[in-house]
Amino acid sequence: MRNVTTASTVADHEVLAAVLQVRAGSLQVLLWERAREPHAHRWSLPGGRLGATEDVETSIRRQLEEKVDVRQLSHVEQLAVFSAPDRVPGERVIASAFLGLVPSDVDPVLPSDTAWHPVAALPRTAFDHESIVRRARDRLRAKLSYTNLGFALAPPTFTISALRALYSAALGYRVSATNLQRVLSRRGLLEPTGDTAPPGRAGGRPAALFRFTERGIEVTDPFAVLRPPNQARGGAAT
Amino acid sequence: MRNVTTASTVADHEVLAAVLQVRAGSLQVLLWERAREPHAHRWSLPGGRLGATEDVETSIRRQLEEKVDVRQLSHVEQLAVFSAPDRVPGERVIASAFLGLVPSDVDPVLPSDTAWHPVAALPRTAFDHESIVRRARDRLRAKLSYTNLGFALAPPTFTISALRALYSAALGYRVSATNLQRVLSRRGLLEPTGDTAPPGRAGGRPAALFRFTERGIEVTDPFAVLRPPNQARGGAAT
DNA sequence: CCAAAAGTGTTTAGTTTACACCCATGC
DNA sequence: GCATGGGTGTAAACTAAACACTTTTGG
Repeated sequence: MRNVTTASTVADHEVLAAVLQVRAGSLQVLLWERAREPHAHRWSLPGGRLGATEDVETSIRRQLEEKVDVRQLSHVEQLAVFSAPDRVPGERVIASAFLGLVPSDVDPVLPSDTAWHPVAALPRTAFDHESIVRRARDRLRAKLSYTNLGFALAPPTFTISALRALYSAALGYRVSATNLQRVLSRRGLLEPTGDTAPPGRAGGRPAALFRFTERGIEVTDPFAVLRPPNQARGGAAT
Repeated sequence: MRNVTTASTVADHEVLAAVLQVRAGSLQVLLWERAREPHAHRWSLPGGRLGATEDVETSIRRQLEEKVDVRQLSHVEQLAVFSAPDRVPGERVIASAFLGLVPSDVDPVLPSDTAWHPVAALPRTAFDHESIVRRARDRLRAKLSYTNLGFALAPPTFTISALRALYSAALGYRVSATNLQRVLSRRGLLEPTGDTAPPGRAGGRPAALFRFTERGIEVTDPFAVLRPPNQARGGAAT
């Protein structure tokens, strides 16, 4: 049964990342412009060939070092494998696609061929990279709702209205600052630093500064329904 | 830091599936016993080498035909890439792992080296296959809560108490038939067939038969929180 | 008539949205 | 004082869990 009739495939494997950040009020993705064929002058996701001694996550982190300091990457996770035989011209290349997130307060120095582009208005992209970007955006939107992933978009400390702007940009619709604060506070994700931010020129009450209590991703709303009986909100049973 | 052998890695690529089914009241996974080294006599996930002309999903469906008739597979989805350089001995092999589901009413004819095993009491497994099974189980549990994925575990028609048993086995804790029916009905996932199932020897009211209204997976509870304003439960904005 | 199983009614609890209102600051 | 933005109080809507009770069958 191990006798696969099709010739055993030995394929190149690349890793690609859709690195997302909220910049200038919109969700943007890091792309580089291809200089050479195929797909010259189209925009492409950063990444490259998988090395012989590394797994895919190690590889994408290594390769992103050229673009974004690894310490600036607040979150990295696998999205999916893209494996259509003709997804790139020439020799077959299978891609492991990742979502990467960068907090809104960092502004990495970029190579000259690299730039941020709004996810809602992508330039002409190479290969299947546009669908990878959409997948990354959708994954981010979903996880903002049921995990603490907001920490990966936000600076170390922030006001609620700044956080509201980040969530609004990522989700694509207005989020109420009032309710955002309550939902995140109820779940124990936010804590006040005790400091306040000075008001703008127009005045206004100084905003309290907050931080996320956890720095790593956690599922905060595990069972919307069908949760185990007689428990407030337990994790999955063994 | 750039000393990684970036000699473009050409690696074998395999596809593996954790095929799950509720059998005899427990969630079970389809495994085959390895006859040869490495890891002889350990139990392994079905799958094999990716073919040259197919993508990973086509490949896993093709390879599962040997074990389970494809028409009996009610759902297939990607889990993740497993790519640790030493995950299998010898030449490097990268694996794309899948979750497969089989309705509880089918009982495929299996090769002699293949058998179902309870996910909660796995035999000694080969390579990293145990962690793939756990990933599959966790994915199923999560999606039972916020999608209509129950359709993939259930026969074409079923009683509520039979459905309750399926959900209980998959989730690992008691689910109330009353609330299960209400949750699924409210979401419009269930419809009565009009028929009833005869009661057992001990009597009792005959149970009404139901079916799922949709046969493909759909997200039914897209935003637990942070949903768009002024909408009952809209999908994500563009 | 009683036991058994299925299904419904209703209460209770919890969560989130919406919105009115109060607070603190600059000018 | 008043405009401006920040933050809280509170009501309303919605959802689901828990549980008592009714329905329908076999013996």
